Amino acid sequence: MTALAPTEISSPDLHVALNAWFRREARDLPWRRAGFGAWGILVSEFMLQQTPVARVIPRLEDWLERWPTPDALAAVPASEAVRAWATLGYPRRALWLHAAAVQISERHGGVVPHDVDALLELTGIGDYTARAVAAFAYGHRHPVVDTNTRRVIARSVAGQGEPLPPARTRDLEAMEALLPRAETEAAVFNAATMELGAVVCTARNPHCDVCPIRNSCAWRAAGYPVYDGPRKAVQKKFEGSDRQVRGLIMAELRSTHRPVTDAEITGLWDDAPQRERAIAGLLADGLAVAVGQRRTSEPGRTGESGRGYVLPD
DNA sequence: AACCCGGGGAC
DNA sequence: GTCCCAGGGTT
Repeated sequence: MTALAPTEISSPDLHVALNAWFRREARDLPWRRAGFGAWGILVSEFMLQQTPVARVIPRLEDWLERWPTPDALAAVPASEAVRAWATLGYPRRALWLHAAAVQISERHGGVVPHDVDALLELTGIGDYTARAVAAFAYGHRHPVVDTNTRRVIARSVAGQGEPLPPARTRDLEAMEALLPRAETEAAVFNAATMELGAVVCTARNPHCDVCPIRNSCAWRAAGYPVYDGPRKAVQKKFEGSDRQVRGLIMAELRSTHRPVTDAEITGLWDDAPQRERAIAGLLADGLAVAVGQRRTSEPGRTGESGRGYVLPD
């Protein structure tokens, strides 16, 4: 056997300083409380996919009070999940979380799986969320890589101001190389790296003066070189976008239990082709269901309360 | 790999 | 106005 694994050569005990800092200064977030539970952590991870912590916390607490277990959520229609999701954004996540609850209820006896592969089988759970649940809910040793992790590694290890575009295998291997052996320390290190990226090693205006690992930071050692790699595409403007139209229609669907009519949707947005794209997209995603249509008349629904669109059952 | 998908807040 | 946010699914 070789005397030293590459990880021990390239990054001597980054986790020691980072974990000590985390244990001392980590934010007191709901999902970090002792005994929060795997279901709560899974729900938090769904909500945290592209929605900031501060906006998630109140929705999460309401959600878990109402549906304290996967079985509880699985027992209600998806429409209730979509309403409770409110304006967290990307409402497909509410649909996927509901679907995951049904799958957990049916396939796993109502217990959130421990296994990364089993977690990956659940709707709406990808590489990040599967490992986050396995590590944070069950303490298993897996590399957990989110946008913060990638930025912290890019700077502290690679010496670059920003990470390259996400690349699953490379990113997981980079984190694996830094991960301490012991399960508990590994789970803390995953959380600590994310925490550092969230509060110190931020995308804009990082607080390097208070960074717990600045003495071993490759970016600092290199003199904080400006990033010169490929730039992220400029994101499309939200104002006037198809996404805004979808959002307006979803808000209308959430606001009532009766079908939203075409006339009402027309009143939400002037551009007809955009309205039609939005409706078609919502139908394709399963976020809206057409009811009372003449051609596809369902005996149970036709004539019930008019034509239009409702949230899915 | 590129694109789509909300909404809000910091700068 | 621009950028960012504990990403994932589809093509």
